Amino acid sequence: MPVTNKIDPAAGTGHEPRAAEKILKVARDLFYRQGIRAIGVDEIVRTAGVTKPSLYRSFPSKDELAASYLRRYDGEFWARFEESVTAHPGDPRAQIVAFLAGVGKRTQRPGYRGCGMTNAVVEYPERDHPARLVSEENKRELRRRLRAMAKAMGAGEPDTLGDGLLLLIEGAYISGQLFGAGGPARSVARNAELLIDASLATPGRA
Amino acid sequence: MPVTNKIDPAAGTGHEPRAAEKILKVARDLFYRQGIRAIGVDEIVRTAGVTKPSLYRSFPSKDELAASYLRRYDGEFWARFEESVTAHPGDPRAQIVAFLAGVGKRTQRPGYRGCGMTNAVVEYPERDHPARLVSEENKRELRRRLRAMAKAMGAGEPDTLGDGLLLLIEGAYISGQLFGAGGPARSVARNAELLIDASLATPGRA
DNA sequence: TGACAATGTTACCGATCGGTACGTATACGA
DNA sequence: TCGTATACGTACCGATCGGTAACATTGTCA
Repeated sequence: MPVTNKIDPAAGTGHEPRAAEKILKVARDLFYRQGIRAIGVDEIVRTAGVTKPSLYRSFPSKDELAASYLRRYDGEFWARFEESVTAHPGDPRAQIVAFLAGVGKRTQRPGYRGCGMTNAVVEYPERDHPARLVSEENKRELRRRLRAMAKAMGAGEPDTLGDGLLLLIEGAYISGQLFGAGGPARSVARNAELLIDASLATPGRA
Repeated sequence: MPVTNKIDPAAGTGHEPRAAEKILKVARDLFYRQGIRAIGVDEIVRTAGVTKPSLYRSFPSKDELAASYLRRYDGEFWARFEESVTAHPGDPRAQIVAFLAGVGKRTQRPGYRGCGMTNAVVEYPERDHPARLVSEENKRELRRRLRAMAKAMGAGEPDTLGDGLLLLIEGAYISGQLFGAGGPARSVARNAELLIDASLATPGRA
């Protein structure tokens, strides 16, 4: 059996190498808080208490390490999303509002740094960058789901509403790290409510 | 041929250096398209056809050059904003919708890279970074104006509406560079309309 | 013509960047 | 007990990072 999975260190063998996991954990922390470009591999290995060759045995490059960090981030994102969905079965409006309430709350926490995947897109405009690919896939799927939920709500223009909700979400990510507590992101759920109700009262157009 | 187009650099000296203007122009282009951290000073001076000492005679550091780039960006931003405002005197709703229509249109252009100031905030989370200070000031002022316009419209919750519009705007900046043409940013003006109308029909709360 | 300011030229700095060649320690099965 | 595979460390690579010293050249105006 192939002993080392270079991308996902936790896959395959029963006991995963300890170094890779430590590296990924530290990378997640530093990349998210300070940005991917701002953090060098030296700082990662130093903080993780490992050495550079250990990093490059588990990850083919810094870019791929960043992509691995974002894959983990993506998993955590969908876990939070599903939590709001399952909390309100059959009620897409409540599902979205619940999710947005959580987003709004997190944006008010000190040191909030937005969405790691959104930030990665800003940091890496190159279309084919590994980190960007992970982020784009996440956003495409989120857009798809929001539009589907808007349709299930019976919105007059479901695609418009779904996209509007996505705009509010992305706006909250950015405003949260820009303004800190007391910023516009605080009212993201309330604005979503207003937008949803307006869309439900509006007949189809276009 | 005395080029007296003085915006920012070397404001004291009466005589306008040509190198500084070339550098600032190139920096604007490269910083915006590829990100500030992604561009080195060597690439800037090479593209501008000047030398590194020329850069450091006009700008004390790369960080300050980035701040100068953003100050120019800030000026262009408010020029566009005022254009929408003066096009619809006394009609804040039309002013905002016009501005948002312009934003939505620009986000659909190929190679769109969002708002330079928003991107700088993502690239530099440090609270006291020169580039971030310029961006934060711009966003604070934008928030203030949007809230004032929401109040002038007679919204039930003017602060909520103003903040909601800011969320839509920031979301459009990000989605524009994330999805490209056909992305959610296309419908930013339409969603703003829906949100505004919903807010005008909603009495005060809180 | 002379003076001065702006720019260019060349060469350099220490630090850090992402990445690697190669030797060593340790655990395990035969 | 030995061989082997695996995980880790030491030391190093060339390139690039932001930034500077010292000096030559140019254009402008008095």
